[in-house]
Amino acid sequence: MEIPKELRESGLKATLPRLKILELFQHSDVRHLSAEDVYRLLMQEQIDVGLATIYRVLMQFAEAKILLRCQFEGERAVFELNASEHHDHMVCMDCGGVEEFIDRAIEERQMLMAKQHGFKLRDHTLSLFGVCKACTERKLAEPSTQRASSKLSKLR
Amino acid sequence: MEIPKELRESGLKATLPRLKILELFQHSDVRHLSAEDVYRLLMQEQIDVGLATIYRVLMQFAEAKILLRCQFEGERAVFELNASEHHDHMVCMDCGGVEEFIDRAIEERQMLMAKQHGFKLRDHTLSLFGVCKACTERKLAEPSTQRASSKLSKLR
DNA sequence: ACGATATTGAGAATTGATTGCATCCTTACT
DNA sequence: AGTAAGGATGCAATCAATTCTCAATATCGT
Repeated sequence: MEIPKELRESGLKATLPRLKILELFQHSDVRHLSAEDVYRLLMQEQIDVGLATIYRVLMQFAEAKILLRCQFEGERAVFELNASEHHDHMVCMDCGGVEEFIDRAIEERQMLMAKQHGFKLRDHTLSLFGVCKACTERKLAEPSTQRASSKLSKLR
Repeated sequence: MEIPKELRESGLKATLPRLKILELFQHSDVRHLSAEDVYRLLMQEQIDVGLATIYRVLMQFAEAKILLRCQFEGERAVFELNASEHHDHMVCMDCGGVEEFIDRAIEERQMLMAKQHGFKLRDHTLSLFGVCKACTERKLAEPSTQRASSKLSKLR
């Protein structure tokens, strides 16, 4: 059996929880998953992993740069595979979905701003909040339908 | 006695906790305060307000747009007076200090990005993480001094 | 000043996340 | 393959931040 290079390279032992969680992120069609999401999805596959282990593995994966942790305002933390290059997020306040985007111009302006303030930039997060295309269209079709998936709609 | 227009306009009754909390944000030299910060500061003034009340008032003020709530990654929520115009934040991973900045170019690119994705933009947050000028200079003077004020340094 | 209604305080409960510990498993080494 | 050593897991306990419950209290329009 092959040990995934992500685990080998980070010195983490190839245990069932780690293999399955990695697999989940690599094959799930939803890129952004919370610890609870992972727990639920593994349960559905009859893979019985404790929630504490999931939190531990997610943290280890984040430290090993296998995953990225992102936390949108008051929401619970979600993780995403660190495969693609850096990007920012658009979070739908209706369905909770997350889209990714990148804009060189914004990245450059950020560096300029930091420089102007004598601030040593190490990292940044940019999140746009609003309503995604799909939800806008859905609302036009059937008004008064609310997903109410998150705290976001209350806060903003 | 005058009732502050912020309270009158939002239909909130002028109670002692609300008056004192509003006053605190208007006069404190630190713009960004967490619920605990507010609690501690009021205690120092011998104003005995329950923590639960503080959380409630902060939430009401945020809903009334008197305050803005911001939460940087895994950190606790902080609030700031909604007096000045929109701005983004630079958060020091060393001392935990928060600076504000604004860049029209970034704002415009965000709107463009949203438009390109068919995303109805309602709000956004941009946070730069790094080391502020003061901390950089302090470190040069006396190396190996760490503030370790926040989870930020561990996460990033 | 009065009463309807909103607000408070204290503590309990919730939520998301972390930790301690006994047991189990992976891996390096024979 | 067998085995020892240290890492990893599961469970329950814990933690921190926030929210809720409810009886007591305060505010404001009349």
